Amino acid sequence: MRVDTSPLRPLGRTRLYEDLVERLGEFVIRTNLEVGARFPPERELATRLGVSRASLRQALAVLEAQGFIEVRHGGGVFLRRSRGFGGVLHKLVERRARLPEVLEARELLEVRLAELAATRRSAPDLASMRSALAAMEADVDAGGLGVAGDSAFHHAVHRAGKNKVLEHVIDGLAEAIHETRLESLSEPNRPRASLEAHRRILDAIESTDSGRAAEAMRAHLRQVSDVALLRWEPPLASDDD
Amino acid sequence: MRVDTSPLRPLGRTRLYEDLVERLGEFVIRTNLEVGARFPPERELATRLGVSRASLRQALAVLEAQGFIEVRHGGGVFLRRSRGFGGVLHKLVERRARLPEVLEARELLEVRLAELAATRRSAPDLASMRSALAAMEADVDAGGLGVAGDSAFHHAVHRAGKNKVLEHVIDGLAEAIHETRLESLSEPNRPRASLEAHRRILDAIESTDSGRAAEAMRAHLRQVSDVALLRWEPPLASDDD
DNA sequence: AATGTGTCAGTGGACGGACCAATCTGCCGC
DNA sequence: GCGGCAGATTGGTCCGTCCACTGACACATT
Repeated sequence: MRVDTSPLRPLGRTRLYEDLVERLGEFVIRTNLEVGARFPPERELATRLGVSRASLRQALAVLEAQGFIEVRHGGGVFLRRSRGFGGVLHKLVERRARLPEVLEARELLEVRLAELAATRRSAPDLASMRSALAAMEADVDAGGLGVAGDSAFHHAVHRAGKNKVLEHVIDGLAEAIHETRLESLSEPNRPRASLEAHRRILDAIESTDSGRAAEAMRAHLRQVSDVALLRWEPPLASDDD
Repeated sequence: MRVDTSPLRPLGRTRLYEDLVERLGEFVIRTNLEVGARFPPERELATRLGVSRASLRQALAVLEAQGFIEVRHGGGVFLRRSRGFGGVLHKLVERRARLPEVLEARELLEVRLAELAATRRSAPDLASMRSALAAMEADVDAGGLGVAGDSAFHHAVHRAGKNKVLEHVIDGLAEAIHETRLESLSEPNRPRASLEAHRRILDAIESTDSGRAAEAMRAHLRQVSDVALLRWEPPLASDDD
Protein backbone atom coordinates (compact mmCIF):
# COMPACT_ATOMS: atom_id res chain seq x y z
CA MET A 1 0.00 0.00 0.00
CA ARG A 2 1.63 3.18 -1.15
CA VAL A 3 1.23 6.02 1.24
CA ASP A 4 0.19 9.15 -0.48
CA THR A 5 3.27 11.21 0.08
CA SER A 6 3.93 14.45 -1.70
CA PRO A 7 0.71 16.05 -2.80
CA LEU A 8 -1.43 18.39 -0.80
CA ARG A 9 1.09 19.62 1.67
CA PRO A 10 -0.24 21.85 4.47
CA LEU A 11 0.43 24.98 2.44
CA GLY A 12 2.44 27.41 4.50
CA ARG A 13 4.76 24.64 5.55
CA THR A 14 8.06 25.99 6.50
CA ARG A 15 11.06 23.93 7.40
CA LEU A 16 13.09 26.26 9.49
CA TYR A 17 16.35 24.65 8.50
CA GLU A 18 15.43 25.00 4.83
CA ASP A 19 14.91 28.69 5.23
CA LEU A 20 18.23 28.85 6.98
CA VAL A 21 19.95 27.14 4.08
CA GLU A 22 18.61 29.85 1.82
CA ARG A 23 19.46 32.62 4.21
CA LEU A 24 23.00 31.38 4.44
CA GLY A 25 23.12 31.30 0.68
CA GLU A 26 22.07 34.92 0.57
CA PHE A 27 24.66 35.70 3.18
CA VAL A 28 27.37 34.22 1.01
CA ILE A 29 26.25 36.26 -1.96
CA ARG A 30 25.66 39.53 -0.20
CA THR A 31 28.83 39.55 1.82
CA ASN A 32 30.64 38.33 -1.24
CA LEU A 33 32.20 35.62 0.85
CA GLU A 34 35.10 34.02 -0.95
CA VAL A 35 35.78 30.34 -1.25
CA GLY A 36 37.89 29.30 1.69
CA ALA A 37 36.69 32.11 3.90
CA ARG A 38 35.26 31.51 7.31
CA PHE A 39 31.69 32.03 8.44
CA PRO A 40 30.88 33.69 11.73
CA PRO A 41 30.74 31.27 14.66
CA GLU A 42 27.65 29.11 15.01
CA ARG A 43 26.54 30.90 18.13
CA GLU A 44 26.72 34.26 16.46
CA LEU A 45 24.99 33.05 13.33
CA ALA A 46 22.21 31.55 15.39
CA THR A 47 21.73 34.75 17.32
CA ARG A 48 21.79 36.96 14.26
CA LEU A 49 19.37 34.70 12.44
CA GLY A 50 17.17 34.55 15.48
CA VAL A 51 17.15 30.77 15.71
CA SER A 52 18.52 28.19 18.06
CA ARG A 53 21.89 26.66 17.47
CA ALA A 54 20.19 23.29 17.03
CA SER A 55 18.20 24.50 14.05
CA LEU A 56 21.18 26.25 12.58
CA ARG A 57 23.18 23.07 12.90
CA GLN A 58 20.58 21.18 10.91
CA ALA A 59 21.07 23.66 8.10
CA LEU A 60 24.84 23.40 8.40
CA ALA A 61 24.66 19.62 8.28
CA VAL A 62 22.71 19.81 5.04
CA LEU A 63 25.12 22.30 3.52
CA GLU A 64 28.08 20.22 4.57
CA ALA A 65 26.60 17.03 3.18
CA GLN A 66 25.98 18.96 0.00
CA GLY A 67 29.61 19.97 -0.12
CA PHE A 68 29.06 23.69 0.10
CA ILE A 69 30.75 24.23 3.42
CA GLU A 70 33.32 22.52 5.55
CA VAL A 71 32.88 22.46 9.28
CA ARG A 72 36.06 22.03 11.28
CA HIS A 73 35.79 21.05 14.89
CA GLY A 74 37.29 23.84 16.94
CA GLY A 75 38.13 25.76 13.81
CA GLY A 76 35.01 27.16 12.31
CA VAL A 77 32.78 26.91 9.28
CA PHE A 78 34.38 27.50 5.88
CA LEU A 79 32.99 28.08 2.43
CA ARG A 80 33.99 25.43 -0.07
CA ARG A 81 32.13 26.55 -3.14
CA SER A 82 29.54 29.15 -3.82
CA ARG A 83 28.22 28.09 -7.20
CA GLY A 84 24.67 26.93 -6.84
CA PHE A 85 24.64 27.38 -3.10
CA GLY A 86 21.50 25.69 -1.89
CA GLY A 87 19.77 24.02 -4.81
CA VAL A 88 19.68 20.24 -4.84
CA LEU A 89 19.22 18.08 -7.87
CA HIS A 90 16.15 16.28 -6.71
CA LYS A 91 14.38 19.56 -6.04
CA LEU A 92 15.32 20.82 -9.46
CA VAL A 93 13.98 17.68 -10.96
CA GLU A 94 10.66 17.61 -9.19
CA ARG A 95 9.28 20.58 -11.04
CA ARG A 96 6.89 19.69 -13.74
CA ALA A 97 8.15 22.47 -15.95
CA ARG A 98 11.54 20.82 -16.01
CA LEU A 99 10.34 17.68 -17.69
CA PRO A 100 11.88 18.54 -21.06
CA GLU A 101 15.21 19.20 -19.43
CA VAL A 102 15.03 16.02 -17.44
CA LEU A 103 14.22 14.04 -20.54
CA GLU A 104 17.06 15.65 -22.41
CA ALA A 105 19.45 14.83 -19.61
CA ARG A 106 18.09 11.36 -19.34
CA GLU A 107 18.57 10.61 -23.00
CA LEU A 108 22.09 11.87 -22.96
CA LEU A 109 23.09 9.89 -19.91
CA GLU A 110 21.19 6.75 -20.57
CA VAL A 111 22.20 6.39 -24.20
CA ARG A 112 25.82 6.80 -23.29
CA LEU A 113 25.51 4.36 -20.45
CA ALA A 114 23.95 1.80 -22.75
CA GLU A 115 26.86 2.32 -25.09
CA LEU A 116 29.33 1.80 -22.29
CA ALA A 117 27.40 -1.17 -20.98
CA ALA A 118 27.84 -2.89 -24.32
CA THR A 119 31.59 -2.77 -23.86
CA ARG A 120 31.93 -3.21 -20.15
CA ARG A 121 29.10 -5.44 -19.07
CA SER A 122 30.07 -8.44 -17.03
CA ALA A 123 28.31 -11.77 -16.80
CA PRO A 124 26.41 -10.80 -13.64
CA ASP A 125 25.28 -7.62 -15.35
CA LEU A 126 23.79 -9.60 -18.17
CA ALA A 127 22.15 -11.91 -15.70
CA SER A 128 20.51 -8.95 -13.96
CA MET A 129 19.22 -7.60 -17.22
CA ARG A 130 17.82 -10.91 -18.28
CA SER A 131 16.06 -11.53 -15.03
CA ALA A 132 14.65 -8.00 -15.01
CA LEU A 133 13.33 -8.60 -18.49
CA ALA A 134 11.86 -11.93 -17.45
CA ALA A 135 10.11 -10.28 -14.53
CA MET A 136 8.78 -7.61 -16.80
CA GLU A 137 7.49 -10.15 -19.28
CA ALA A 138 5.79 -12.19 -16.59
CA ASP A 139 4.10 -9.09 -15.23
CA VAL A 140 2.99 -7.94 -18.65
CA ASP A 141 1.61 -11.38 -19.46
CA ALA A 142 -0.36 -11.15 -16.26
CA GLY A 143 -1.83 -7.89 -17.45
CA GLY A 144 0.47 -5.64 -15.44
CA LEU A 145 2.51 -2.71 -16.64
CA GLY A 146 5.84 -4.25 -15.80
CA VAL A 147 7.14 -1.13 -14.13
CA ALA A 148 9.25 -2.97 -11.57
CA GLY A 149 11.01 -4.99 -14.24
CA ASP A 150 11.37 -1.93 -16.43
CA SER A 151 13.00 -0.02 -13.65
CA ALA A 152 15.23 -2.93 -12.71
CA PHE A 153 16.35 -3.37 -16.30
CA HIS A 154 17.44 0.20 -16.70
CA HIS A 155 19.16 0.06 -13.36
CA ALA A 156 21.07 -3.01 -14.44
CA VAL A 157 22.19 -1.23 -17.59
CA HIS A 158 23.38 1.69 -15.52
CA ARG A 159 25.42 -0.58 -13.33
CA ALA A 160 26.88 -2.34 -16.32
CA GLY A 161 28.22 0.97 -17.62
CA LYS A 162 30.75 0.87 -14.80
CA ASN A 163 30.75 4.53 -14.02
CA LYS A 164 29.56 5.30 -10.53
CA VAL A 165 29.40 8.99 -11.18
CA LEU A 166 27.07 8.72 -14.13
CA GLU A 167 25.12 6.03 -12.39
CA HIS A 168 24.63 8.25 -9.39
CA VAL A 169 23.43 11.12 -11.50
CA ILE A 170 20.88 9.00 -13.27
CA ASP A 171 19.64 7.60 -10.01
CA GLY A 172 19.13 11.18 -8.94
CA LEU A 173 16.82 11.63 -11.86
CA ALA A 174 15.12 8.35 -11.13
CA GLU A 175 12.03 9.77 -9.50
CA ALA A 176 11.10 12.05 -12.33
CA ILE A 177 11.93 9.35 -14.82
CA HIS A 178 9.70 6.99 -13.00
CA GLU A 179 6.73 9.24 -13.48
CA THR A 180 7.42 9.42 -17.18
CA ARG A 181 7.58 5.69 -17.31
CA LEU A 182 4.21 5.34 -15.68
CA GLU A 183 2.49 7.67 -18.06
CA SER A 184 3.99 5.89 -20.98
CA LEU A 185 3.22 2.37 -19.88
CA SER A 186 -0.36 3.27 -19.13
CA GLU A 187 -1.20 3.56 -22.79
CA PRO A 188 -2.63 0.47 -24.45
CA ASN A 189 -0.09 -1.93 -25.92
CA ARG A 190 2.74 0.10 -24.52
CA PRO A 191 3.99 -2.53 -22.11
CA ARG A 192 4.37 -4.98 -24.96
CA ALA A 193 6.17 -2.50 -27.16
CA SER A 194 8.39 -1.48 -24.32
CA LEU A 195 9.26 -5.08 -23.65
CA GLU A 196 10.35 -5.49 -27.23
CA ALA A 197 12.43 -2.35 -27.10
CA HIS A 198 14.18 -3.65 -24.02
CA ARG A 199 14.89 -6.91 -25.77
CA ARG A 200 16.61 -5.08 -28.58
CA ILE A 201 18.72 -3.18 -26.12
CA LEU A 202 19.72 -6.30 -24.29
CA ASP A 203 20.51 -8.05 -27.53
CA ALA A 204 22.85 -5.27 -28.59
CA ILE A 205 24.56 -5.24 -25.21
CA GLU A 206 24.98 -8.99 -25.29
CA SER A 207 26.68 -8.72 -28.66
CA THR A 208 28.92 -5.95 -27.33
CA ASP A 209 27.64 -3.80 -30.13
CA SER A 210 27.84 -0.39 -28.53
CA GLY A 211 26.55 1.52 -31.52
CA ARG A 212 23.46 -0.60 -31.76
CA ALA A 213 22.95 -0.47 -28.01
CA ALA A 214 23.05 3.30 -28.08
CA GLU A 215 20.60 3.47 -30.94
CA ALA A 216 18.23 0.97 -29.40
CA MET A 217 18.22 2.89 -26.16
CA ARG A 218 17.72 6.18 -27.91
CA ALA A 219 14.79 4.82 -29.89
CA HIS A 220 13.27 3.42 -26.73
CA LEU A 221 13.56 6.69 -24.85
CA ARG A 222 12.19 8.71 -27.73
CA GLN A 223 9.21 6.44 -27.88
CA VAL A 224 8.63 6.90 -24.19
CA SER A 225 8.98 10.65 -24.14
CA ASP A 226 6.76 11.02 -27.17
CA VAL A 227 3.93 9.94 -25.00
CA ALA A 228 5.10 12.16 -22.26
CA LEU A 229 3.16 15.10 -23.55
CA LEU A 230 4.78 18.30 -24.57
CA ARG A 231 7.18 18.21 -27.39
CA TRP A 232 9.70 20.82 -26.65
CA GLU A 233 10.75 23.67 -28.82
CA PRO A 234 14.19 24.69 -27.66
CA PRO A 235 14.66 28.44 -27.51
CA LEU A 236 16.02 29.51 -30.85
CA ALA A 237 19.44 30.98 -31.09
CA SER A 238 19.24 34.67 -31.66
CA ASP A 239 21.64 35.96 -34.20
CA ASP A 240 21.80 39.44 -32.87
CA ASP A 241 25.48 39.40 -32.22
CA MET B 1 44.85 32.43 -0.60
CA ARG B 2 43.16 29.07 -0.77
CA VAL B 3 42.77 27.26 2.47
CA ASP B 4 44.14 23.79 2.32
CA THR B 5 41.03 21.77 2.86
CA SER B 6 40.87 18.09 2.14
CA PRO B 7 44.22 16.42 2.69
CA LEU B 8 45.50 15.04 5.94
CA ARG B 9 42.34 15.06 7.93
CA PRO B 10 42.65 14.41 11.66
CA LEU B 11 42.23 10.67 11.19
CA GLY B 12 39.53 9.30 13.40
CA ARG B 13 37.28 12.24 12.80
CA THR B 14 33.76 11.18 12.84
CA ARG B 15 30.71 13.23 12.07
CA LEU B 16 28.07 11.64 14.20
CA TYR B 17 25.29 12.65 11.87
CA GLU B 18 27.14 11.08 8.97
CA ASP B 19 27.34 7.78 10.75
CA LEU B 20 23.67 8.08 11.48
CA VAL B 21 22.88 8.60 7.83
CA GLU B 22 24.64 5.35 7.08
CA ARG B 23 23.03 3.53 9.94
CA LEU B 24 19.63 4.61 8.78
CA GLY B 25 20.54 3.38 5.34
CA GLU B 26 21.39 -0.01 6.79
CA PHE B 27 18.14 0.05 8.68
CA VAL B 28 16.21 0.56 5.46
CA ILE B 29 17.98 -2.34 3.82
CA ARG B 30 17.89 -4.76 6.69
CA THR B 31 14.30 -4.21 7.64
CA ASN B 32 13.46 -4.21 3.98
CA LEU B 33 11.55 -1.02 4.46
CA GLU B 34 9.36 -0.25 1.50
CA VAL B 35 8.99 3.07 -0.20
CA GLY B 36 6.22 4.96 1.51
CA ALA B 37 6.62 3.10 4.77
CA ARG B 38 7.10 4.90 8.06
CA PHE B 39 10.17 4.97 10.21
CA PRO B 40 9.96 4.60 13.97
CA PRO B 41 9.43 7.89 15.80
CA GLU B 42 12.41 10.16 16.23
CA ARG B 43 12.56 9.60 19.95
CA GLU B 44 12.65 5.88 19.54
CA LEU B 45 15.24 6.01 16.79
CA ALA B 46 17.40 8.27 18.88
CA THR B 47 17.16 5.95 21.86
CA ARG B 48 17.84 2.82 19.85
CA LEU B 49 20.77 4.44 18.10
CA GLY B 50 22.07 5.75 21.38
CA VAL B 51 22.25 9.36 20.31
CA SER B 52 20.42 12.53 21.15
CA ARG B 53 17.44 13.60 19.18
CA ALA B 54 19.35 16.68 18.05
CA SER B 55 22.01 14.59 16.36
CA LEU B 56 19.46 12.30 14.82
CA ARG B 57 17.62 15.30 13.46
CA GLN B 58 20.76 16.52 11.74
CA ALA B 59 20.90 13.21 9.92
CA LEU B 60 17.21 13.38 9.09
CA ALA B 61 17.62 16.90 7.74
CA VAL B 62 20.36 15.69 5.42
CA LEU B 63 18.32 12.74 4.24
CA GLU B 64 15.29 14.91 3.68
CA ALA B 65 17.26 17.50 1.74
CA GLN B 66 18.61 14.63 -0.31
CA GLY B 67 15.10 13.48 -1.05
CA PHE B 68 15.38 10.09 0.57
CA ILE B 69 12.83 10.65 3.28
CA GLU B 70 9.90 12.87 3.95
CA VAL B 71 9.27 14.21 7.42
CA ARG B 72 5.72 15.13 8.23
CA HIS B 73 5.00 17.24 11.27
CA GLY B 74 2.87 15.21 13.62
CA GLY B 75 2.82 12.34 11.17
CA GLY B 76 6.17 10.68 11.14
CA VAL B 77 9.15 10.00 8.93
CA PHE B 78 8.52 8.24 5.64
CA LEU B 79 10.77 6.58 3.09
CA ARG B 80 10.63 8.17 -0.34
CA ARG B 81 13.18 6.16 -2.21
CA SER B 82 15.72 3.60 -1.22
CA ARG B 83 18.02 3.44 -4.21
CA GLY B 84 21.39 4.85 -3.31
CA PHE B 85 20.33 5.71 0.21
CA GLY B 86 23.07 7.89 1.61
CA GLY B 87 25.73 8.54 -1.02
CA VAL B 88 26.11 12.08 -2.29
CA LEU B 89 27.61 13.08 -5.57
CA HIS B 90 30.28 15.35 -4.24
CA LYS B 91 31.58 12.63 -1.95
CA LEU B 92 31.67 10.20 -4.81
CA VAL B 93 33.59 12.71 -6.83
CA GLU B 94 36.18 13.57 -4.25
CA ARG B 95 37.89 10.24 -4.43
CA ARG B 96 41.09 10.28 -6.37
CA ALA B 97 40.41 6.85 -7.74
CA ARG B 98 37.30 8.17 -9.39
CA LEU B 99 39.12 10.62 -11.59
CA PRO B 100 38.67 8.55 -14.74
CA GLU B 101 34.97 8.28 -14.11
CA VAL B 102 34.70 11.96 -13.43
CA LEU B 103 36.56 12.78 -16.62
CA GLU B 104 34.37 10.43 -18.56
CA ALA B 105 31.25 12.05 -17.13
CA ARG B 106 32.67 15.47 -17.73
CA GLU B 107 33.39 14.86 -21.36
CA LEU B 108 29.96 13.47 -21.95
CA LEU B 109 28.18 16.35 -20.30
CA GLU B 110 30.36 19.16 -21.39
CA VAL B 111 30.56 18.14 -25.03
CA ARG B 112 26.83 17.86 -25.20
CA LEU B 113 26.37 21.17 -23.47
CA ALA B 114 28.73 22.84 -25.93
CA GLU B 115 26.68 21.36 -28.72
CA LEU B 116 23.48 22.69 -27.20
CA ALA B 117 25.08 26.02 -26.50
CA ALA B 118 25.82 26.43 -30.18
CA THR B 119 22.10 26.28 -30.92
CA ARG B 120 20.65 27.96 -27.90
CA ARG B 121 23.12 30.62 -26.87
CA SER B 122 21.73 34.08 -26.44
CA ALA B 123 23.54 37.36 -26.87
CA PRO B 124 24.31 37.69 -23.17
CA ASP B 125 25.72 34.19 -23.18
CA LEU B 126 28.13 35.11 -25.91
CA ALA B 127 29.06 38.24 -24.04
CA SER B 128 29.88 36.19 -20.95
CA MET B 129 32.06 33.85 -22.94
CA ARG B 130 33.91 36.66 -24.62
CA SER B 131 34.59 38.48 -21.41
CA ALA B 132 35.71 35.28 -19.73
CA LEU B 133 38.08 34.69 -22.58
CA ALA B 134 39.35 38.23 -22.40
CA ALA B 135 40.00 37.84 -18.69
CA MET B 136 41.82 34.62 -19.33
CA GLU B 137 43.95 36.20 -22.00
CA ALA B 138 44.86 39.14 -19.83
CA ASP B 139 45.83 36.84 -17.00
CA VAL B 140 47.89 34.61 -19.25
CA ASP B 141 49.66 37.61 -20.76
CA ALA B 142 50.51 38.65 -17.26
CA GLY B 143 52.09 35.28 -16.67
CA GLY B 144 49.15 33.76 -14.83
CA LEU B 145 47.40 30.49 -15.48
CA GLY B 146 44.09 32.01 -16.31
CA VAL B 147 42.14 29.62 -14.14
CA ALA B 148 39.46 32.11 -13.22
CA GLY B 149 38.74 32.95 -16.84
CA ASP B 150 38.91 29.31 -17.77
CA SER B 151 36.36 28.42 -15.16
CA ALA B 152 34.13 31.34 -16.06
CA PHE B 153 34.22 30.39 -19.72
CA HIS B 154 33.11 26.86 -19.13
CA HIS B 155 30.44 28.08 -16.79
CA ALA B 156 29.15 30.44 -19.43
CA VAL B 157 28.98 27.59 -21.92
CA HIS B 158 27.04 25.53 -19.42
CA ARG B 159 24.54 28.30 -18.93
CA ALA B 160 24.19 28.80 -22.66
CA GLY B 161 23.14 25.18 -23.03
CA LYS B 162 19.85 26.13 -21.36
CA ASN B 163 19.39 22.98 -19.39
CA LYS B 164 19.38 23.56 -15.67
CA VAL B 165 19.52 19.91 -14.87
CA LEU B 166 22.67 19.24 -16.85
CA GLU B 167 24.13 22.49 -15.65
CA HIS B 168 23.53 21.50 -12.08
CA VAL B 169 25.15 18.15 -12.55
CA ILE B 170 28.25 19.64 -14.07
CA ASP B 171 28.49 22.17 -11.30
CA GLY B 172 28.43 19.25 -8.93
CA LEU B 173 31.52 17.92 -10.65
CA ALA B 174 33.09 21.35 -10.65
CA GLU B 175 35.41 20.79 -7.74
CA ALA B 176 37.06 17.73 -9.12
CA ILE B 177 37.21 19.31 -12.54
CA HIS B 178 38.89 22.31 -11.09
CA GLU B 179 41.72 20.21 -9.75
CA THR B 180 42.22 18.69 -13.15
CA ARG B 181 42.32 22.12 -14.66
CA LEU B 182 45.03 23.22 -12.29
CA GLU B 183 47.26 20.29 -13.04
CA SER B 184 46.85 20.83 -16.70
CA LEU B 185 47.43 24.54 -16.76
CA SER B 186 50.56 24.20 -14.68
CA GLU B 187 52.49 22.69 -17.53
CA PRO B 188 54.54 25.09 -19.66
CA ASN B 189 52.72 26.63 -22.60
CA ARG B 190 49.50 25.07 -21.51
CA PRO B 191 47.70 28.29 -20.70
CA ARG B 192 48.38 29.55 -24.20
CA ALA B 193 47.21 26.34 -25.82
CA SER B 194 44.17 26.26 -23.65
CA LEU B 195 43.33 29.80 -24.61
CA GLU B 196 43.45 28.85 -28.25
CA ALA B 197 41.25 25.85 -27.66
CA HIS B 198 38.70 28.04 -25.96
CA ARG B 199 38.77 30.44 -28.88
CA ARG B 200 37.93 27.64 -31.23
CA ILE B 201 35.03 26.60 -29.05
CA LEU B 202 33.70 30.10 -28.85
CA ASP B 203 34.06 30.54 -32.58
CA ALA B 204 32.01 27.44 -33.25
CA ILE B 205 29.34 28.50 -30.80
CA GLU B 206 29.19 31.95 -32.34
CA SER B 207 28.61 30.38 -35.74
CA THR B 208 25.90 28.16 -34.28
CA ASP B 209 27.86 25.22 -35.59
CA SER B 210 26.97 22.60 -33.02
CA GLY B 211 29.02 19.83 -34.59
CA ARG B 212 32.16 21.91 -34.59
CA ALA B 213 31.45 23.15 -31.08
CA ALA B 214 31.15 19.60 -29.83
CA GLU B 215 34.36 18.56 -31.53
CA ALA B 216 36.27 21.58 -30.30
CA MET B 217 35.15 20.95 -26.76
CA ARG B 218 35.99 17.30 -26.99
CA ALA B 219 39.45 18.01 -28.30
CA HIS B 220 40.00 20.54 -25.57
CA LEU B 221 38.94 18.16 -22.82
CA ARG B 222 41.02 15.33 -24.23
CA GLN B 223 44.04 17.57 -24.24
CA VAL B 224 43.40 18.48 -20.64
CA SER B 225 42.84 14.97 -19.38
CA ASP B 226 45.86 13.68 -21.23
CA VAL B 227 47.93 15.65 -18.86
CA ALA B 228 45.85 14.52 -15.99
CA LEU B 229 47.94 11.47 -15.46
CA LEU B 230 46.56 8.03 -15.70
CA ARG B 231 45.20 6.93 -18.97
CA TRP B 232 42.43 4.63 -18.22
CA GLU B 233 41.92 1.15 -19.44
CA PRO B 234 38.24 0.44 -19.15
CA PRO B 235 37.50 -3.01 -17.83
CA LEU B 236 37.18 -5.29 -20.79
CA ALA B 237 33.94 -6.98 -21.51
CA SER B 238 34.10 -10.61 -20.61
CA ASP B 239 32.56 -12.90 -23.13
CA ASP B 240 31.79 -15.66 -20.75
CA ASP B 241 28.10 -15.58 -21.33
C1' DA C 1 67.28 35.20 19.93
C1' DA C 2 65.26 30.91 18.79
C1' DT C 3 62.65 27.27 20.21
C1' DG C 4 59.78 24.50 22.87
C1' DT C 5 55.79 24.24 26.07
C1' DG C 6 51.74 25.24 28.75
C1' DT C 7 47.64 27.69 29.10
C1' DC C 8 43.37 29.52 27.74
C1' DA C 9 39.90 31.69 25.02
C1' DG C 10 37.25 30.57 21.01
C1' DT C 11 34.62 27.34 18.49
C1' DG C 12 32.30 23.17 17.01
C1' DG C 13 30.10 18.52 18.94
C1' DA C 14 26.74 16.38 21.56
C1' DC C 15 23.31 15.86 25.16
C1' DG C 16 18.94 16.16 27.87
C1' DG C 17 14.98 18.22 28.88
C1' DA C 18 11.27 21.26 28.12
C1' DC C 19 7.57 23.13 25.60
C1' DC C 20 4.91 24.10 21.29
C1' DA C 21 2.33 22.55 17.05
C1' DA C 22 0.43 19.37 13.86
C1' DT C 23 -1.63 14.98 13.45
C1' DC C 24 -3.86 10.82 14.62
C1' DT C 25 -6.93 7.93 17.33
C1' DG C 26 -10.68 6.64 19.76
C1' DC C 27 -14.31 7.54 22.74
C1' DC C 28 -18.61 9.96 23.67
C1' DG C 29 -22.90 12.04 22.80
C1' DC C 30 -26.22 12.77 19.61
C1' DG D 1 -24.02 5.67 12.37
C1' DC D 2 -21.92 9.98 12.51
C1' DG D 3 -19.71 14.17 14.00
C1' DG D 4 -16.86 16.23 17.05
C1' DC D 5 -14.05 16.76 20.96
C1' DA D 6 -9.98 15.28 23.88
C1' DG D 7 -5.97 13.00 24.76
C1' DA D 8 -2.02 10.56 22.96
C1' DT D 9 1.58 10.59 19.38
C1' DT D 10 4.98 12.64 16.90
C1' DG D 11 7.64 16.19 14.79
C1' DG D 12 9.53 21.38 15.53
C1' DT D 13 12.19 24.44 18.17
C1' DC D 14 14.59 26.24 21.89
C1' DC D 15 17.67 26.53 25.98
C1' DG D 16 21.44 25.57 28.84
C1' DT D 17 25.26 22.65 29.78
C1' DC D 18 29.29 20.20 29.17
C1' DC D 19 32.95 18.09 26.28
C1' DA D 20 36.70 18.13 22.57
C1' DC D 21 39.50 20.29 19.31
C1' DT D 22 42.14 24.35 17.54
C1' DG D 23 45.01 28.17 17.52
C1' DA D 24 47.41 31.90 19.48
C1' DC D 25 49.81 33.97 23.01
C1' DA D 26 52.77 34.21 27.13
C1' DC D 27 56.33 32.19 29.29
C1' DA D 28 60.21 29.23 30.23
C1' DT D 29 64.20 26.82 28.40
C1' DT D 30 68.28 26.54 25.81
